[in-house]
Amino acid sequence: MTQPELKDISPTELEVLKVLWQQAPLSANDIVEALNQGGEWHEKTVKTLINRLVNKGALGFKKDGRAYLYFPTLAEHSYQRKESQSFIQRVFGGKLAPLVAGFAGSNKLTQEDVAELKQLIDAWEKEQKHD
Amino acid sequence: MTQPELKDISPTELEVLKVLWQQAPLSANDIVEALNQGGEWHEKTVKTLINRLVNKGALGFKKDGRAYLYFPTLAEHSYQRKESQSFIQRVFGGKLAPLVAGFAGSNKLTQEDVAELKQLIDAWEKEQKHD
DNA sequence: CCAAACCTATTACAGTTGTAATCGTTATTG
DNA sequence: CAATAACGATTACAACTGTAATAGGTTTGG
Repeated sequence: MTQPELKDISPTELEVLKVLWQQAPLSANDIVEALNQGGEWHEKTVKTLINRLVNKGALGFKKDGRAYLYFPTLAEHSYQRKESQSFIQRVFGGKLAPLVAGFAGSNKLTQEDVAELKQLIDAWEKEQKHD
Repeated sequence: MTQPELKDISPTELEVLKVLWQQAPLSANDIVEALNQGGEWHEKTVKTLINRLVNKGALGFKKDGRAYLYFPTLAEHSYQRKESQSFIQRVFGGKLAPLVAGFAGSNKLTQEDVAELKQLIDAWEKEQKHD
């Protein structure tokens, strides 16, 4: 039995989700405020996005008096995994390495990135061995 | 002076571009045919996509009698670089490693991927040294 | 208690996208 | 030559997006 098959989340909707992935549950106003540390978003716009996310099943809420407290229905990691896979599929025909190569080639790889990658590879190789 | 600032390319439009990245220039019919090795696309639909890509500036064409021969105006690598960067920015706040970690964690990393990653890292480190 | 403030829900509206059909023009075929 | 087929261009149309404004109901400040 698979999940209710969440509809696609648009880029602006994602910004709302990101806020709630950092902290939840939050009221609509909390979300508006969080988003307004930085780029400006009109309050009405944010509320529309919240509403759409609820309709798409990406947010749930509990009543708190007259207002609602919203929370995500999916974990950030799940979202990231699914999006990564579909992105890599769409743009790179499913191959991961060319993406990393692109970063390397355009000087977007930092020392830190490389260190982390090495660590991931080590972990992966260890995993393979004792499996 | 930056480029004419190409509009966004939709997922279905991308399928058309991919065909032309493999071989160009091609007639509309060649493209239709290429796309119909596999998933089915209605001829009219494909022609619409081609037209939109031309309007977006992502395709150019030369006349060949009554028909046109189309070709991409941007290289696949450029497209991939730009999309990767915006994807990683949007979904991972700009950090590459977590994407790779996600692949590793969900058993999507193949032996081959890892071999390629190691090679990329080696190359990167060599590059750093003699710079 | 009544008006003002505040919630969420509903409505708006143009641009994009997926998916085609139709139009106008040129080429082709009988 | 006349009917038809084949092209690209234009038009269609609903769903999704970005960006809000309005409506309807409740709370609260005076």
